[in-house]
Amino acid sequence: MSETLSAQNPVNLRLPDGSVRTFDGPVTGTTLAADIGPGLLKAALLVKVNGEAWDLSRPIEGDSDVAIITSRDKEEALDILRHDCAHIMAQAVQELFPGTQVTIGPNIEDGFFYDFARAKPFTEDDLPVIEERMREIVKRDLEVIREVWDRNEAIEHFKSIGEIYKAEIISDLPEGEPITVYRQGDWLDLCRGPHLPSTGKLGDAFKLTKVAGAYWRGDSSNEMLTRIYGTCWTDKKELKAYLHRIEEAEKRDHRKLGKEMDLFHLQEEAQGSVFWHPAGYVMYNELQDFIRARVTQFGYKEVKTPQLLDSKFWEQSGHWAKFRENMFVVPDEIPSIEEDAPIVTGSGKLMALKPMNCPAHIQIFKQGIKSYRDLPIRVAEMGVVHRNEAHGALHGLMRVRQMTQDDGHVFCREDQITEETIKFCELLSSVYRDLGFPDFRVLLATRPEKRDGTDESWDLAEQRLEDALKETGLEYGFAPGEGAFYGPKLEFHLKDAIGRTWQCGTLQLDPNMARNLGASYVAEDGSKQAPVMLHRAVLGTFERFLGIMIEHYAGRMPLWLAPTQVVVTPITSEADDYARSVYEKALAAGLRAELDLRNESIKYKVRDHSHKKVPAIFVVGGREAENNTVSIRRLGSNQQSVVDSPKAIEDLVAEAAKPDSTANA
RNA sequence: GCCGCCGUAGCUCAGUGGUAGAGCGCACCCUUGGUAAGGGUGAGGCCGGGAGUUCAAUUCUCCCCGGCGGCACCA
Repeated sequence: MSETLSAQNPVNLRLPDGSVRTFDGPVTGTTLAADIGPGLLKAALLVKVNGEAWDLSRPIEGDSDVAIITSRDKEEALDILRHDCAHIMAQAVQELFPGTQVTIGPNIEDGFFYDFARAKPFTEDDLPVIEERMREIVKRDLEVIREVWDRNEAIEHFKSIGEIYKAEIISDLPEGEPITVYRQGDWLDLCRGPHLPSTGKLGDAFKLTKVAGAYWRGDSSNEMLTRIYGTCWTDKKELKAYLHRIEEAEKRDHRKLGKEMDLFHLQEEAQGSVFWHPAGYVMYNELQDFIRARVTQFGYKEVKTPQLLDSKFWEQSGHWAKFRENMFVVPDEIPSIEEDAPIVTGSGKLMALKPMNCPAHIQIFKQGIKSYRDLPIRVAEMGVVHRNEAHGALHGLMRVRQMTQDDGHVFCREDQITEETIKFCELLSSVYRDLGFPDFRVLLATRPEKRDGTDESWDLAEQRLEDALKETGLEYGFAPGEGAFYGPKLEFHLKDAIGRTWQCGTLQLDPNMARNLGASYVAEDGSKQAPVMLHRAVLGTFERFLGIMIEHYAGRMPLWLAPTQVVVTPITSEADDYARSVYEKALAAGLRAELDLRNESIKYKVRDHSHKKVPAIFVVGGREAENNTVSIRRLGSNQQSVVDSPKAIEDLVAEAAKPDSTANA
């Protein structure tokens, strides 16, 4: 199967165990594997040559460090299996649906996708058919052959067979880059590789999962392609485990739990705005109390500002020009009720529901004269903002149109930026730690293409933020070009139960807005200076953060956040009075307690409250009444423990304290 | 906003060109049961909205609205 090569200089290949094998001339990975042993030859998927993944059929021409990769080398194996799976899917699609063009098909976490151009998009119903054809192609065990093509010939070839997207991709590759094409049977695709030696090596641990629309090159002004997602593993057991994982993740979807636990609902008459139910609002308020205390501790003063503001503020802030389509605009006028008299009263001005709090905070800053000695001034607000989001973007609590930010603005001097950024990172880290998210990702979002300010000012701003990040010791990455038009930002990302990441916390450095809205302070030399603003939020919004927390804890909230902390319930009605007395003591101790006197079996009541995710159930019967004890059943355990009732309450009260890692830090 | 799918009882879902069904939940009755469903009876639906085809539409077609999965956008 590998090429026969004429003997030239000897080639020495060093294996991972340090041993060296010498060949007369260039040698392929296949030959090397065969030389080592038939078992390895059978298991071999690709070869790593000096750390680079190569096809087994590609001749190794000089002395190298090599390693034969098999399915036991998970990471490398999954990479190549998934990529081959995408290719085999593309072949299946083109066999079944002639005229469909291929575009790109990369690996993603847990699988792969391939984008196709086809007049009639695929539907879920097509997936089993495509999958069946894929299995057939695997069975054909087609040899996969790597070919290096001339760039122009490649472009011509793909154009001639109607693959305009592929031709476009090649045209965009830098000159001089080798154009490699992989052929399996009579199907071929442009690809960097490497690939499996034959389709049969793929195995059967794959599944097509969903179809979706996706824009060509991720640009919404381009045409929409049809994307098929799949997952692929080294064996069936892993595939099954993955599918099970997805199923489990879906069970903790906050929209599902929100319904089951009676936390909130959404309805179309207030699309994208949350109706918080009593249970959900307990969580909301507890979280708000928590962040309010923490923010105060870090030197912020809380304010409350108007919802409706004159459009002139938004013009000055730049939002009118850049954010207008996302704003709810409200004319200040009252149309007449009478049909034939369209008289309008009011100022006729345009108002807008605030999509951000910054201009309002600047108004507070502007009251009175500020000295450089007053800075930094840290303003916080549980700011209710409205944004008219694209309808397709709305998603439970994660993406809404009315949201409450734990917003804040730091007005400071330029020389205070780094210090204030460090302080914010400390605040945010303490909050995330206390809320159960010690691991989060920080990205430094740098200058976008369209931006205000000079390159020098951006150099400085980005440097200040990066200096701060270095100082904090947080690990960070970059999001090139993702900064706001006015300045760079830090993005803090959390991952949800099904692997999607959400940006929550943010810090945005803004040297301009305060000036644009006429804010200034008196500097040491008596001159008027505009303060720098740091727009920042720790949780981001209460809506999204609670959505993430519900999923993170699968509804089993820590005691301090649980809507109902304990249910007291008797086994028979004979213990009703005792149950009531325990319940009243729990209430008096400050616990969110409920009393369940329903005439139902204890089994039923335990099941019911467990479903509702109540963290603790105090079951009481004759024995408990006699000894002044309770039988405690904690959520997630099928064990009970009998404890003196005052102690049981005391323990829960202690456990229900808000977390505070800053207290003894 | 774009592509695809979906919309039947409070919830989860069957189903049919002749105006509907299950389980859970709910109400009432029986049951007093030691830790994830004790039993019975009953109420509850303009089958998302509008138009069209048809003798007849919840069912077929079109439009709208909403939900879901992605894309784009974003906290």
